[in-house]
Amino acid sequence: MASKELEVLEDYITQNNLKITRQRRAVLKAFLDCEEHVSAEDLYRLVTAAEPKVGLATVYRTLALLTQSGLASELDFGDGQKRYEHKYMHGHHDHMICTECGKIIEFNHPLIEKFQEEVAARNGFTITSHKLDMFGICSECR
Amino acid sequence: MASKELEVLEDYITQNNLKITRQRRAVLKAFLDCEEHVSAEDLYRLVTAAEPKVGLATVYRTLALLTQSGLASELDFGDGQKRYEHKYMHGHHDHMICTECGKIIEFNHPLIEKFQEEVAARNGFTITSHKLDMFGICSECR
DNA sequence: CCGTTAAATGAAACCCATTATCAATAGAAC
DNA sequence: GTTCTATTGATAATGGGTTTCATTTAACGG
Ligand SMILES: [Mn+2]
Ligand SMILES: [Mn+2]
Ligand SMILES: [Zn+2]
Ligand SMILES: [Zn+2]
Repeated sequence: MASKELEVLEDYITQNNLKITRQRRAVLKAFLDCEEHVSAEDLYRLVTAAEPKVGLATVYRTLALLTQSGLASELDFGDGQKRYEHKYMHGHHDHMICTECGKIIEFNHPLIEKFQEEVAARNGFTITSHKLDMFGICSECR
Repeated sequence: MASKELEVLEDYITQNNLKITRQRRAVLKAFLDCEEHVSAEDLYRLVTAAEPKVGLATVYRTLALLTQSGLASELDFGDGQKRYEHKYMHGHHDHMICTECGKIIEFNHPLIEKFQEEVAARNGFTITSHKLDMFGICSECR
């Protein structure tokens, strides 16, 4: 309940003359309770299970807020809807996506990261963000 | 005009009981003449400059055909529209995208590719495709 | 060359995730 | 409480992409 993440959101909110609301707390709670790569619609279902009157637009707006405040990162695996994952206290990682069952495996390969910087520098390019998505078949779907 | 690519398209078309049309030839020509990472709307403008009566839907349909026949690959840099590039006789590569001017730099780093396979194998994951996008600032926009 | 047949076309309607609008509601500060 | 504004939910709008459908046209045989 009184999570460190709620503090982060409250800080962001007060620093921007926004307001803490019942709905925003509900969306944050549902987001934090869910350890998956969740879509807005997914989260809408989770939120309305606890707070039936919350609107879908509010979920979208709160997800933007969570992203801006550094609590969530926005992901796009190219399937037509964005997904969100925890960002607070979570290091960078990339994703393997099983095209059979939808399972997502996270990984981080320091050398891949290093060589990315290397090839960028070689081209005079300054990286601000990157994403590496690998699609295929997971071990359970072979 | 009588390109190897036209042969590839004609082969695909005859093998699938489809038909070569004036519009398909026009879309293919515009696509081949353009060396950029082009959106459907971009290509529509290029095509209609030469063949004003071609419809946007036909451009979309022909792009699907080019993708299926191996002449084009579909790219998604997350900006809300798909882009297409030459695939025939073009090796795999990844992209750096300048968020300032839109410039796209292609690169291929064999070790990055190798470590991707490695980390996938370590997780029992079989890669069927992958994409690595690096966003940032190019040398001319620094 | 026709005639036949099925694929292709263009215009317009539709789809669907996401965003914008707006009148009503409710935090926050005094 | 009162006031001031941000927020909300319902709904409309947006925009890239796809589907529909009546009409056109490529392909094939005769
Ligand atoms: Mn993740
Ligand atoms: Mn490319
Ligand atoms: Zn799987
Ligand atoms: Zn640039």
